[in-house]
Amino acid sequence: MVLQKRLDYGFNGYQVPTIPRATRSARKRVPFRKRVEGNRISAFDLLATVAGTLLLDKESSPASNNAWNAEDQSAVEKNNVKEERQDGDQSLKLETCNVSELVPQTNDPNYSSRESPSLQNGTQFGVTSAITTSERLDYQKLINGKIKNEMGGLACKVETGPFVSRTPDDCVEPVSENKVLTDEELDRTNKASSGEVADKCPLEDPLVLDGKPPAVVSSDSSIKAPSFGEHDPFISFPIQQYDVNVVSRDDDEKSSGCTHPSPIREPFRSTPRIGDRRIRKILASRYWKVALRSKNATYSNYDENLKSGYCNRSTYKRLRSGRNFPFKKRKFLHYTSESNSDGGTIGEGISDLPEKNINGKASILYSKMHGVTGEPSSLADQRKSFNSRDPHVKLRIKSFRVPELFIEIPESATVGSLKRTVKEAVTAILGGGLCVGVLLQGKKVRDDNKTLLQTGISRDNQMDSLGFSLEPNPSHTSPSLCPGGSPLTLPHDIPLPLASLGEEANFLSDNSILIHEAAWFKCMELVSPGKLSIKSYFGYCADSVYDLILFLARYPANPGLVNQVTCHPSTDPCIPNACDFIESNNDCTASPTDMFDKSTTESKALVAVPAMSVETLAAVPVHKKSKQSEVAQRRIRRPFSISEVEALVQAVEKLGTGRWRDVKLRAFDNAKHRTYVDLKDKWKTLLHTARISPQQRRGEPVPQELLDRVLNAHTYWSQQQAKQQQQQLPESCLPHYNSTMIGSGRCDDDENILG
DNA sequence: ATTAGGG
DNA sequence: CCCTAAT
Repeated sequence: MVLQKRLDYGFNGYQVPTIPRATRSARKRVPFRKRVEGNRISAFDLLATVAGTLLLDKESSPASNNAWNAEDQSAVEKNNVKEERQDGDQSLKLETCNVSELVPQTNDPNYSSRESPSLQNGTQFGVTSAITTSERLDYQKLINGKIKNEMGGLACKVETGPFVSRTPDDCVEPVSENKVLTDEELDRTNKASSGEVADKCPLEDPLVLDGKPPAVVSSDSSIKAPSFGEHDPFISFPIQQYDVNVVSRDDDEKSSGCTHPSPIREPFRSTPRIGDRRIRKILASRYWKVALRSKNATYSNYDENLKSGYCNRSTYKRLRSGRNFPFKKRKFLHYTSESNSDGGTIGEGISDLPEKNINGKASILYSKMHGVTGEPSSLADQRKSFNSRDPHVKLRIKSFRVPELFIEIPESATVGSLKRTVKEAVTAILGGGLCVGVLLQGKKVRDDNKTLLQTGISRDNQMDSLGFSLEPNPSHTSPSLCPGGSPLTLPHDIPLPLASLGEEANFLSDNSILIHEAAWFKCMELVSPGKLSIKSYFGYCADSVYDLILFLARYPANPGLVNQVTCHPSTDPCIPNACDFIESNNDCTASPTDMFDKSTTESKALVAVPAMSVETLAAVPVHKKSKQSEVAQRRIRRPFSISEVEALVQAVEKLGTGRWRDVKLRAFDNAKHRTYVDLKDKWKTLLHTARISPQQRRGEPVPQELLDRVLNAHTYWSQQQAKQQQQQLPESCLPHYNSTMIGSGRCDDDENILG
């Protein structure tokens, strides 16, 4: 993974934290008991948890990936199951909206399970292929977002398949293909998939978790904020992404060549919860690793799965030809931003197009592009003969990813009004808020005046590297790296311009970059589109700008993401992690689940932390500390520099001890990460350091001169304090006690202190 | 929100 | 640097 923990603890025996922590100022000051009791953790902690997960994701070797992942996944699954059962909450959550639901028709009898030994054998079958066989009914229900248990059964079956298991014996027995699952069986399989079995069965297929959208949605507790529903007349629908995908249902992730995971498209997915999404992303890398093993990358996953499931190619071919596709030959011209899938199609003729999805709606945008000069070309013809060219470039783009939306609608609103609202929102975005970007070989084609021929889009060898993206209208959103969400179009072999990070992107002294937690939130898609006002930082940094970009690009939940990653080089070399806070200008309406304390609205993070997501994600880190996860994480350690000590000593000399707020304001007002508690603690430490012998001191040595001043200041102000108390309590204090205290001080240094 | 102090 | 209690 991209990010690395920057600093470790090791300070006075403090435990080395796996994740950093927000600064005190940004943390919610809630009574401890209340915090523990609440079924939530702070957004920072949640983020930290996720961050830790990602780190683990990186640090885990491929061989060991499955190990921890299986455990975590099992925990996650378990939580999911538990949540779904215990949670009768029917709150609404509209997280994903498939603008065009693309469903393959599989009427071909060849797709029966009987002829699908690979499925029964549990061979490398993803959800898609499984569905296209015997699970058609379930599939349909899945699409329609209906029945949870069936979903669970499906998901379970896929999960526990040998696809992720070396030996089928390790896993729970596959659910019979055509059998209607009973509740008991579902329960059993759910358990198996979630816990007992999962430990033995590494789950590699990220799609697995997608297999429970409808039920999950309805029972999604992420929206189940305390204030939600009964008290809050509004329901917020975070429509976070629109997986509007390109042609057919191939969930093909592999052929982009990118080694980084990306959001998986799920054509049949309805509305998974946030947590699932996150998990899916985590698992995406595994999925890829599997997928990348496929030899022939020109086929889609679907085909891959089919192929791998059959012993010989003839069988595969038969099945392939039997697919219920209206065209016989397909040349995949366009690859979506997310994947290589058959986004555009160069067919043999327009007659092939457009095809329709099962809803009977044209699911594609068919556009013809004309070459202006020279000889336009058609890929199909080009392959036949370079001499006779069709002057048209035929593209077929089935779907686009649409940026995040957020909708708020009264609880009393009708479904119809909800539909209209969503439609309006989508229409508004598609109407004016977006523009289309063209990517060729991962690079944006910015010159709109170039012809396709000039650009090379019409060339045969460029067809498979052409991509489109929906981008926010520049007038609405500041330029960002990955506006439309095109993670896979980022070529990992092409250096990306640093300008992608904007003017504020700077290196730290060690050539690393700090990632602001707001960006983390965005990256994780865990942030609710509310107002972010985060004044703290995380001590994670990317190894390089490129890594950072890649990382961010993989999570294009928010077009403005990159802009929220502001990195400031520390002005003090001793404070390598110093960075400013960033305030999001996200102006969306906050979700009811935004529950951070707004007494002070300024320095609080208003981030929704869905209870379900919290619980789910909390189980992700290595140590399954479902309970302990509520414990906040430590901040990153930031040793005081000499100059800071100097400033502290000077301020205390002037103001005295016990006025840490004033000290803060006077000397550390600009250091957002230094709270007055920190200063107080540092003074305490300094005092202790000054009193012990130099041999006992550790860390960066503090000049003796400063330590002397610390002692003197402490003595002086102790005397002052005593004097004041003596004055305020003239009779109650014993005279000899105060005189003793005064006598212990070196009053002759007082003038120096104050001077 | 601050301060003080133990951990 | 964390946590809590007391202001």
